[in-house]
Amino acid sequence: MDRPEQQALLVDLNAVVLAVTGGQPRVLTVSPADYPSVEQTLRALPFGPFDLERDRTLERCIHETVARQTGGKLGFVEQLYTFADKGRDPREQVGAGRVLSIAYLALVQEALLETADDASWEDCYAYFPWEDWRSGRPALIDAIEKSLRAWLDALPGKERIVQRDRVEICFGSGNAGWDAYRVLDRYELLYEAKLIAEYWVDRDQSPPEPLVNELGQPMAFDHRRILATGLGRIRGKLRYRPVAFELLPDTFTLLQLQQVVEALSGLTLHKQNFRRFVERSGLVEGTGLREGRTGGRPAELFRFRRAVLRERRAPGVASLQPPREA
Amino acid sequence: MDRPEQQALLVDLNAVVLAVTGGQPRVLTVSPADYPSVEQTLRALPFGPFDLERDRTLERCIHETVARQTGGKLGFVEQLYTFADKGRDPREQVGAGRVLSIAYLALVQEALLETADDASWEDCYAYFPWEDWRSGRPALIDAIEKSLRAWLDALPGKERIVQRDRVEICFGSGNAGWDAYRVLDRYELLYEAKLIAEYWVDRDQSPPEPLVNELGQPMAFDHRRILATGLGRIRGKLRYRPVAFELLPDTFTLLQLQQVVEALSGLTLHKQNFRRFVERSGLVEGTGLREGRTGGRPAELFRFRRAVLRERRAPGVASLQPPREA
DNA sequence: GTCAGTTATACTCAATGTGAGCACAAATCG
DNA sequence: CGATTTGTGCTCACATTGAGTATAACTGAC
Repeated sequence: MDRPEQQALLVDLNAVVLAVTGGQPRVLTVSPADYPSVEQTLRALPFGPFDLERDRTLERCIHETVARQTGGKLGFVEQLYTFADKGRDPREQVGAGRVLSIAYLALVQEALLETADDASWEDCYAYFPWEDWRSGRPALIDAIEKSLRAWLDALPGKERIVQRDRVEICFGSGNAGWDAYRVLDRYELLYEAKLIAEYWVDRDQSPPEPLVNELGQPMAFDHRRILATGLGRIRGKLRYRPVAFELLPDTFTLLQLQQVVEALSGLTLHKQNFRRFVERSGLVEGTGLREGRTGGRPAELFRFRRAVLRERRAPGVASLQPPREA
Repeated sequence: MDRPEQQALLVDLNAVVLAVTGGQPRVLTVSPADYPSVEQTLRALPFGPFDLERDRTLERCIHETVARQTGGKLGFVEQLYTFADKGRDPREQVGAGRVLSIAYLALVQEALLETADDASWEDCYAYFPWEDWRSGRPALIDAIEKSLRAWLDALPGKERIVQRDRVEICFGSGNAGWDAYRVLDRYELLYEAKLIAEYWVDRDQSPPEPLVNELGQPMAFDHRRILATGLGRIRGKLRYRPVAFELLPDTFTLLQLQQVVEALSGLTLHKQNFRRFVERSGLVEGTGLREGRTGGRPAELFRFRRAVLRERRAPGVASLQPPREA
């Protein structure tokens, strides 16, 4: 039971707080003010220390951390991942020792969270423009694939085979097509292929390729990686758990529900089939009330049907297909 | 950027190492030797300190930790969950401060791991007898449901409604039936209902209900909870990732593959349909070779088809149905 | 008030996937 | 040899899904 001397170790919590407003997926960000060697124009995810005195549990801590920065209450909360790689936090370089961050995912209705001065809601896809396929395959993907091919060609033979498979799986150039769920895989691939701005920031260099500047807004620290983890998780969860309802008010139209799913998954869905699925699955029940301001025929207001949890094994939007080629 | 004084904090890694042999799911365990106030007959999951000097990454650490206890190499490895609740580790009571554990899941072919003196492979279902439905609905479930009903009846009205739903969802008494994936939900429910031995150990009491002794072997610390997390994760993963192959040798018969899936999921599958699915999905390819010692007609040997990763979005055993009532 | 525009909702059809079972094939064991 | 065991091919009914057509119910312009 010998244990090495504990060196300096900081434990932080990070929150990926997601909402959907105006059909757009948003993430709560703060300013990384006063942190060493961090570009002050960058945004960061809400974060704070895990306080051993105050926080009996991690969940408690994440609620407090977010509350301190927004004053609001979180709905759905779930642990995402723990990050501990050496060198992942610039504080390590100024002698703070090692920084370990435990990331959480939280879903809220944006309306319910007031934001403090330095907090703001940002469009998720500003950080991952290649992840938004709602208007068809983003043109950006062509440039990415071209650049990845160049990267592959420069690799030694054996490695090239492995990485080519990876590229095909991540970007769906094979028959499998686009898998919305693989957000993190794609981010990490692009990072390794030196196409992500943070790759160059981490090395105190400036990117040689102009494409890097097109591949989304960078974030402070490794927070873009954490956000990618969160977005991937919610996309996966959508398939088998009724998480979309966490982002909606009590009653909503089927179009609103569909738009939440589309915003998160980055895909467009066939409207009639979505409706058929969601009604037959028992996920919702009509209220009889109608929503006026739709611009056309008024839509019925629905509410989430809790009983579905007892009736279906994996209640979610099982099949998330990418849109057909236009 | 003020940060409270860091109190004593230990960071451990835990490994849930799973294998399947003889159609049984096994978990690698060690003896929790020399730990304070831990019954020495109990088994624990392999664990060790996260060493800030030695371990640049958590993955590195988990490989080293397991290697130290077995000498073998891990195949598939994935982070599970980070546990940090106050009071979860008895070392806290002897002044060690707070213990934070990062748990990993690893899959291996049992043959590939030699075990050291105090390590051993145990049957997973020895810890969760209610999770094994391969011979139909375990009779134990009746006793569990009876006991849970008694627990529900003792709850105050409002709470009772909430918990009754939870019981129904966990144990499939509603229409949804049994969801193999909810291993952790069930463990936590049973714990809260005071039916898990660890509940009483944690409180230095002895269980009033004899049923507690039927509900599986207890483990040291909160390791049974961690194992439940791991088993749930692998059951979920089975549906959309080809993880079963991590537990098999390079070539295998379809029956072996089916038995791995059955062992992990705790369900029995229709043989012909399983075969149809697995062949048509492109998950495997025949080798032309035959396996002799089957006891009947020799079976063809198959191998995993890597190309499936490029061809299918979520290659796994999508539909895991519980067996029909016999 | 009519008509174009817009959104909601109902229904059809073909293709595919899934649960369940029957039947036959190819080995082993006495 | 026949009984037993395991593997493999096939069928059938049924549910689910992708895609499209058609109709309903509102708004605002004129």
